[in-house]
Amino acid sequence: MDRFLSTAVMNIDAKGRVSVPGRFRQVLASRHIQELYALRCLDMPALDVGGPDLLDAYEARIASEDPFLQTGDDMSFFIHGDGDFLKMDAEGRLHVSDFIRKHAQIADKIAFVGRGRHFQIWEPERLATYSAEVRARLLKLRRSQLATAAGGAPQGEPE
Amino acid sequence: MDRFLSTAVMNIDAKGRVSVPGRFRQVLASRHIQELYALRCLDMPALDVGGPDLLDAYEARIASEDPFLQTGDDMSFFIHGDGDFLKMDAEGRLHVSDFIRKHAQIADKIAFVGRGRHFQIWEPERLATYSAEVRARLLKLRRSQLATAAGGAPQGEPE
DNA sequence: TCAAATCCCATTGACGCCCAATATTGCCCA
DNA sequence: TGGGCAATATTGGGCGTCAATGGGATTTGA
Repeated sequence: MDRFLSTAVMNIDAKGRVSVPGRFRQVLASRHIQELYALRCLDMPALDVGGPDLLDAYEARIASEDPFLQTGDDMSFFIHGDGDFLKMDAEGRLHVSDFIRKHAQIADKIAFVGRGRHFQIWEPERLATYSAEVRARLLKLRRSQLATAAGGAPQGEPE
Repeated sequence: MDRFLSTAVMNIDAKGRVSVPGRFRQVLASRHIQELYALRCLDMPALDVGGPDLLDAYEARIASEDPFLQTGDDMSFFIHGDGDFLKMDAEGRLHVSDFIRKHAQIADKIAFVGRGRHFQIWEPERLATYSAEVRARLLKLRRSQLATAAGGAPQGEPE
């Protein structure tokens, strides 16, 4: 078992900490991930969390861009500036920084969502909303494949 | 961890000093950077800050310009003439000079933004604005690539 | 001589580190 | 199949250390 699977909701304690689910910690161990990095998703109120390889993939991509053009700079700005380093304590908990709270609009609960090689952090309600939206889009897409692709549904920001 | 990562906002005290975030100071130490230089960004109200290697990067940028054109000379003038040397005190604070205040339009707060090999200094509000712009550009880029890659193009979601 | 820069020390509060209590899970055996 | 037990996950909180900050004292330089 070396993939992040399933969803777990954990509570944030009085000191602003959450335990990373045991299952996920096992995956981290089997993948030899010791440092955790969080990146804000571009178009969702969520954060991607993973090991150094998460950053490396982006940096490799940046390296392929012309360093003097806007795109490469934008990417660097996003990855380095909008990223954060998470440190787990001995019990496998991590501190929920304002950086995370603000982007995911988290109050006192956190949903950990497995995404295979990495996982995501969500505010549980928003995750449910987003999940419903995804399902609706897929259903609609499937139906429209039969008829003509007419009107795409506008994607409202989850709230 | 030897890369500048994440963003931190620090207050300027009554004497015009700011503490460089501890994380960043650790990176400076691990990179053996003892002298800090601040250079005005060409196209943003921000300053690039880093060690001597930052100067090298700018030199490379200038060298890539056509020596017969005015641009390279202008850039050299702009960068070298108005660059600044920053000195940290024993507590890891540095003085926010008028040079910095004017270019970044800083009043009483400073955002330190990690950029991998160096970091930037921003006025927090302006950083937020610019950050939103960058994310919009990246989102657009990603969607256009998706559409291109898909060839037949399932209808892209409107922005 | 005055103002600004620098050095130094004190205070405060956040964070990391540690240990303990409790809940949950999985396993073994009758 | 059900109960009991052991291992592990989750949670709570104490405490020391260090980063962040404030401000006084001293030096520098115009």
